[in-house]
Amino acid sequence: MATIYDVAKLAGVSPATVSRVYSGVVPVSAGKAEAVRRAAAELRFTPSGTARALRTQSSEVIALVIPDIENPYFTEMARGVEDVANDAGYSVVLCNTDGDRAKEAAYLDVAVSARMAGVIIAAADAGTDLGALHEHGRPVVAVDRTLEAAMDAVVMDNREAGAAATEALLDAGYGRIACVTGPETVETARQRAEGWRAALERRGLAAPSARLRYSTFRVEGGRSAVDELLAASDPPDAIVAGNNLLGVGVLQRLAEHGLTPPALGVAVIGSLPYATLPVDAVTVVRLPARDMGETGAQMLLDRLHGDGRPPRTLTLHGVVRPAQPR
Amino acid sequence: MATIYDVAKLAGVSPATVSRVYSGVVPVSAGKAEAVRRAAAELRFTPSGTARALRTQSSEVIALVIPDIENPYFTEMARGVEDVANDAGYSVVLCNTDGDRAKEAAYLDVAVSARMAGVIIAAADAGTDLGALHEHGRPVVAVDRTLEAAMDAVVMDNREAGAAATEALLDAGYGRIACVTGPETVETARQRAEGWRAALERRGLAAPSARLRYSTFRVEGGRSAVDELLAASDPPDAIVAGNNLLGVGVLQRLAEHGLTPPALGVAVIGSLPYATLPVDAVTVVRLPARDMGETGAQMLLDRLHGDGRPPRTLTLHGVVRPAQPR
DNA sequence: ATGAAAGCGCTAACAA
DNA sequence: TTGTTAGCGCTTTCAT
Repeated sequence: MATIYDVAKLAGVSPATVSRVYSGVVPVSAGKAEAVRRAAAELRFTPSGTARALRTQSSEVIALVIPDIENPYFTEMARGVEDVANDAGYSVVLCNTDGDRAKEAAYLDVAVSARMAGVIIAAADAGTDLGALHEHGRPVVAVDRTLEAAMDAVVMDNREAGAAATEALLDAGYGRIACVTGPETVETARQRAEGWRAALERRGLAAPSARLRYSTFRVEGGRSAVDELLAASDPPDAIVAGNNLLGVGVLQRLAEHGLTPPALGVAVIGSLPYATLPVDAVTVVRLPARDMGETGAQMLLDRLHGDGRPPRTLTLHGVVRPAQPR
Repeated sequence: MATIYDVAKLAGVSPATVSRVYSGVVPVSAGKAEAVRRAAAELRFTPSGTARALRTQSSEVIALVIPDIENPYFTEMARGVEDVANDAGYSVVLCNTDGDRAKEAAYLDVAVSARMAGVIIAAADAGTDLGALHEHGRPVVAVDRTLEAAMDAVVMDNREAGAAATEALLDAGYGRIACVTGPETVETARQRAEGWRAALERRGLAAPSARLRYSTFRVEGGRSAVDELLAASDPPDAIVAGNNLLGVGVLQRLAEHGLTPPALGVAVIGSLPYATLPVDAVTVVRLPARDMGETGAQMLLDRLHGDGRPPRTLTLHGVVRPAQPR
C-alpha cells in the first residue's frame, strides 16, 4: 500500500506537501499539487484514515446506536442521521444493540476506542453509562429516549401522542379503550401509556390497569395482547398500540379474529409503512422519525464544530391522522 | 486520555507488558497482570483502536454495504451478519448506498482508508468497482447479487423463486399471470422475471411482455404496477411480486381496488414481516435473508483467518408457502 | 510556499 | 517472563 512517502518521492516533493494537498487548507503551488495528484493516481494511493485519526485524535465517523435495526422507525431515523452526516463529510456507523446493555456497552467501547467523533444513541434503557464518552470529551446526543438530566436530546412528545391516539378513538365513539405498550423499563413506553391514561381521565373515564399491557415493542407483543384483552370478562372495544410493531401485531391478530377495524377501533403510535391493508380505518399518530434523526445529527455536528451552549432537549410532535369514518 | 505509558508507569511495568495484557495471547505473570488491570481501571484507560490499527494494519471492523436500509430484507440480512461477526469479535459498520454508485464508492473508499478487515456487499449494480479493495488485499464477499465472475458470493436462487411463485399461482388455478419486478439493471430482478417466464412456458403458456413490468424494488412500484396492469385490455388474474416491498404495494393497491386475494391471485418473492392482514391468501416464497447474512459473514471470517481456497458461490433456496385454498 | 523532524499510541522483534 | 526499541502513516510546528 502506497504511503505519502512513496507519493512524495515520485512527485519530487516532501511528504508534508503531499499531506497538505490532501488536507486542502494550507496553500500549495499549483504545479506541485498537480504532480502530487498524478503520482498518487499512479500509485493508487489511498490515505490512511487510521494514521490520520491517530495523529489528529479524531475521525470523521459518528456512531449511531439503536435498539432494533429491524424496526422501520429506527431505520427511518437512521436515514435522517445519514443524510445530514454524509452531507457534512461524516460516515455513520450503525450499531444495533437489541436493547441489550452488554452489547450496547461493547459498541460504546468501540466508539471511544476508535476515537469516533461522536455518538447518537437511542438507549437500550435508563442504565446506559456514558461515562467513558464524557471523559474522552466525545459529544453525545440522545434520540428517542433521554438518558441524563442535562444532555442534548431529541425526543418525541410521547404523552401527547398517547393522548391523541386515545382521544381520536374516543371521538370516534369508542369507550372501552385498552392500551398495549412496550416494556415498563423503557421511557417511551411508559409515557405513551401515561398519555392514554390522562386522555381517559380527562373525559372522566377510568383507566383500569387490566386494560393496560406492558409488553415488548414487537409484533408478537401486539398479537398476544389482543388475545389476552379479548379473553377478558369485559373486553375493550378499541386498542391503542404503543408503537408501529405493536400496531402490526394488533391488526394481524384482530384480522384473524375477524375483527378488522372499525369493528374494533385501533390507533397506532407510529407509522405503518408496510401495511398491506388500507389503513384508512386505523388512527395513526405519525412520529417524525426521519426528522428526529436529522435534528439529532445536526445537534451533534454543531457540538463537533465547537458549539458550547448549554445542553438542550428538543421535543418533536406527532401528527394525528384519524381513522376515516366510513 | 490515558495511554499504555501512563498505565505502565502507575503499574510499575513496561508499556509492552501492558500491551500484552490487552492482546491476551502472550503470557504475563498473574501479579503484573493484576497490577496493570488496577492501574488501567484507575486511569480509566481505553486502548486506542486507531493506534493498534495503524500498527497492525488492520482493524476488527467489517463493512456491510447494502442498497436500502429501510428494506426489512436487508435488515434481516444485517442481523445475520452482525450475529456471526460479533461472536467472532468483529464490529459491523452498516453502510447504506441507496443503490447509488457514488455513495457506494465513497463507502468503499472509507473501508480501505480505515483499513477495515473486509467487506460484505450487496452491490448497487453490476458496475461496482472492487479494484481498490483487491489491491489492498481486503477480502470481499458479495451477497444477494454477484459482482465478478470469480469471487466469494452468497445468493438466492432467484430464477427458482420466480418459477415457484408462478407455479403456485398456476396450481391454484390462475392462468393470466403478470410479474412486477425491480429495475432491469439489477440481476435479482431479471432472474426472478426469468423464472416467471420459464414457469409459464413450461406449461405451454405465453409470457407476454405486456404482463412483465420492470419497476423499482419499492412499495410505490407495486402500487403503480397494479394500476397499469388492471387498466390493460386483457388484465391479469394474478400477479407475481418480485420482492417484499413490491408485494406490499401490490396488496395495498389491490385492497383499495376491492380485489383482496384470492379474488386476484398474489405471490410474493420474499417475506411480509409487517403485513397487517392475514397472508394465508397470499403465496409467499420465503427467502432466507438472515441465513444469507450469516453465511456471507462466515465466508468473510474464513478468509480473514487465512482460508486460501478458490472463491465459491453459494446459492440459497427459497421456501414456498402456498396460499391456503379457502 | 516548502521541507525536516518529532510524535500520536500501539505492537512486535529482539535481547536479556 | 519482561523490557527496550523501532516503526506503522500521517499532521504539524518550526525553520527556511
